[in-house]
Amino acid sequence: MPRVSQEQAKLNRQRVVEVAATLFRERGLHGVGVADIMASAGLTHGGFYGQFANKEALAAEAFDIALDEENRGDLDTLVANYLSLGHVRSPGRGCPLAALANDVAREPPGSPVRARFTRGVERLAALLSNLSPRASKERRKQRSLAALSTLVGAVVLARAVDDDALAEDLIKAAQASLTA
Amino acid sequence: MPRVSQEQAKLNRQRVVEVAATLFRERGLHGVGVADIMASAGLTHGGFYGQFANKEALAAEAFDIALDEENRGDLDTLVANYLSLGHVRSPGRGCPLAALANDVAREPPGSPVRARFTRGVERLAALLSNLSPRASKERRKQRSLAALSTLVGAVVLARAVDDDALAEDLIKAAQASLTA
DNA sequence: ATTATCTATAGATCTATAGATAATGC
DNA sequence: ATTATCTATAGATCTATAGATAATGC
Repeated sequence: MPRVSQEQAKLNRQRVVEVAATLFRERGLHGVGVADIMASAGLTHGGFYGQFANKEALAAEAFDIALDEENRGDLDTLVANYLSLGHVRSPGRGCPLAALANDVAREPPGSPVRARFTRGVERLAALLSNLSPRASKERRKQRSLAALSTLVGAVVLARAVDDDALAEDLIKAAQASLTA
Repeated sequence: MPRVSQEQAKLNRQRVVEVAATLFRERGLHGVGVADIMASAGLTHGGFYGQFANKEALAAEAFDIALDEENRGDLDTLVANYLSLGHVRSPGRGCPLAALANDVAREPPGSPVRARFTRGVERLAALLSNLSPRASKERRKQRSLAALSTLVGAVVLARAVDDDALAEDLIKAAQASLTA
C-alpha cells in the first residue's frame, strides 16, 4: 500500500537482486519463486513486475552480482576461500558457478544466464592463469581451466556428499593437487 | 484400463526406473514430474503409487541404476568416456554425480539420494585410485579424489557454458591435467 | 498526475490419493 | 478374488497480469 520515493525504490530493487542472488544459489533457479524472493526482500509479490521484466531477467542480474562478489583480493586468498569448508557450507554467499552449474546446463542455449555463466568461467580462468606464471600463454590457459574444474568439482561434490569427513577430504585433495 | 501380468508389471516397473534415471539426469530431480515419467514409460500417472512409495523412492532407485551403468570397462576407457563431448552432450546417459550434484546438495541431510551420491563418490574414487598405482594408500586416495573433482568439474562446466570451443577446451584441459 | 507497491486472481503444473476398471491366476 | 493400471480430483504452488491504493514530486 505505501508508496516510497524513487530513491527508496531503487534501494528496494537492489535488495531484491541481492536476496535473489542468495536464494538462487541456495535453492537453484527453479527452487525459489518470485513471491519467495519478494517476501524475503520485505515486499509483496505483485510489485515485482514493475521492476523486472520476468524471473529470467532477475536471474541474470542476480548471477552478475554474485560473480562480482567473487574476484576481490589476490589469487592465493581466492583459492583458499574457494577450497574452504565455509564455502562448502554457505552456497548462498559463494561462487555461482559451483552453486548453479547444473541449473544453468538445463537452460536453453542462448539464455541470459548461460551467457553470464560463460563469462564467469572465462573471468575466473583468467584469474587462475597466474597459478603457472612461467608457462606459455597456451599452457597457462589449459592449466587454469583444469584448475577451475578441480575447484568447482571439489566444492560441488563436497556439498552433495552426506559425510563431513569425505567433504573435507575432497577439499584437502583439491588443495594438494593445486599447490603441487 | 488393461491389467497386465505380474511379469509384465515387473518389466513396466523397471522401465519406469530407467526412464526416470534418464529424465532426472537431463532435467534435474525437480525438473520432471511423476506424470512426465509415467507418460514417458507409456503408463499413466495414477499407476505410479502402486509401484513406488513416492517420488523420492523412485529417485533413489534411479540414481542407483545410473551409477551401476558407470563402472564397466577399465580405468582408461572410463576416463576417456567421461572426458568426451559425447558425455557432455548426453547427460541423460552419463554420470549421475555430474548431472545431479547441485540437486543432491539441496536435498536435506539423510535423504536417500544423498546417501547414494556419497556411495557413488566413494566408488568412483576407488576406481580412480589406480591412476597413481605406485603411491602410498593415503596419497592414492588423495589423488583419486582430486582427479574425480577435475572430471566432474570439467563436465559440469562444459555443459553450462554457451560456447562449444570453451566446452572442448575444458575437456581437453582436464585430460591433459590427468595424464600429466 | 505519476508511479511504487499491494491485493486478488487467472491459468499452469505438481504430488498424492480415492475409487473404478478389467485381466490375471488361484 | 486379486491387483496392475486408469480416471478423476484434491490441495499446493508457481509465473504473470490486472486493477486498486496511496505517497511522491512536478
